[in-house]
Amino acid sequence: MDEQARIMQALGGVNLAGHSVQGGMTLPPPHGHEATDGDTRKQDIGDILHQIMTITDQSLDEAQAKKHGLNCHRMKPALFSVLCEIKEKTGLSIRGAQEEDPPDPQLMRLDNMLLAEGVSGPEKGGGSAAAAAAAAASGGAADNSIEHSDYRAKLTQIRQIYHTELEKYEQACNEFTTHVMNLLREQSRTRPISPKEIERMVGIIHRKFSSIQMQLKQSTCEAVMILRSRFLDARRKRRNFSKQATEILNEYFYSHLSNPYPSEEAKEELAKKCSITVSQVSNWFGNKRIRYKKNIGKFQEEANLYAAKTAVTAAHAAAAAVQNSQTNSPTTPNSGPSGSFNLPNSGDMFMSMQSLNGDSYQGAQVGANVQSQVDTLRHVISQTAGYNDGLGGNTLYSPHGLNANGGWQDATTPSSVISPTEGPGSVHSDTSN
DNA sequence: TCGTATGATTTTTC
DNA sequence: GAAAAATCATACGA
Repeated sequence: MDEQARIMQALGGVNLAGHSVQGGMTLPPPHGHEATDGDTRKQDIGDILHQIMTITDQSLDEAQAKKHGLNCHRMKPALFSVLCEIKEKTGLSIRGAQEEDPPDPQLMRLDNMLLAEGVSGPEKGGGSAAAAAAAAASGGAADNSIEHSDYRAKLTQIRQIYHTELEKYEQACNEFTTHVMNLLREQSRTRPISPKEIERMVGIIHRKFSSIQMQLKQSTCEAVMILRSRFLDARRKRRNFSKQATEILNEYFYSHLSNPYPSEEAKEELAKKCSITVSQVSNWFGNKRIRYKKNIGKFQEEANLYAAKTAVTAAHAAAAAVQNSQTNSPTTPNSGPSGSFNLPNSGDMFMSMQSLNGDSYQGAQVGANVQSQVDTLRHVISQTAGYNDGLGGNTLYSPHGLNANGGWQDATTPSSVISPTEGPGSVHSDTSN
């Protein structure tokens, strides 16, 4: 017996011996002859299986004829269901090993990133969150609004492209799946196809498409990264601080020239006032100290200017304080809440002026300091007049804050540059150095 | 276009 | 770890 016969025997438990196979196209014997029903059925199955196994050896015409014969065979539905069952069982065993693979960590990373960047997920918020990060990183508020809107616009563009492509892929995936399912359904009329097999096929298609989707996500992530690096790389997109911010910082620097090391709280306060970050404040002071030290002469004019400004403000405040002390109780007049940092050029700021270090301008000090402030003012005004007349070389300021080694020390600071909030001997809380 | 100013980063120092 | 010093990269004005 040949291999085919043995297989058929094994499958159907049918002994084909003695059964005639005529010309490759053997129609089943007429029903209900001398053999019992069971025997006939066995023979039928054997016939069908034999035909199936030999169908590939025949020509197309022969095969077509055989196929027709098989389709018309009365045992076909029964055999069909058996084959379906066999397929299902083998399919299940194959699938058991393949399915339920854990989610791809790379895909998860990409998904998380796209969500964080505001590309996937809800339309609102994501992009603005990233833009806010950009704002903080590049340090400007209003100054960078153009860049941020640009950033947002580009991010929106990326988002749109991503979603369009994603939609296309999904559509293609669905179309292809439908097509394959239709094909399989079509084929299921001629060959046994179980629903699970269709399901498996759909799974394969989806996996293929999700790998394409992953590529799309990867490309999108790359695009977002490039965009971010372009917009957030502060070095590339360096923006000068606003004039007001620079003034505030300079004001503090020159009024604390004896020790220009703002405390953390002071930095925070300055950062808030200047609409920049604390680290930007630190950078600014670091740069300022080093550049000032390197070229004191160059900064002298600037120092004078700020000293004059400070003194004028101080005088205003002092005058107001005097008036206040006369009209009010002798206790601390108008001592504002601790920690507030008033702009030196903001009107009557001195009424509640405090140093950024938290040294509040106590009412008790007012009387003692008023005269010196007024003197300072007189001095500054006279000096500034000379400066304004273009008579350079005035010695309103000299760099007493630096020691012989080039380091900052609590040296006696010229009256013109002493912070109005403190006397010459005052001690800062930010004497970190 | 070029020199200077300036904010940020990196390296060194303490 | 913070500040100093060096350096980079960009903005800006003449």
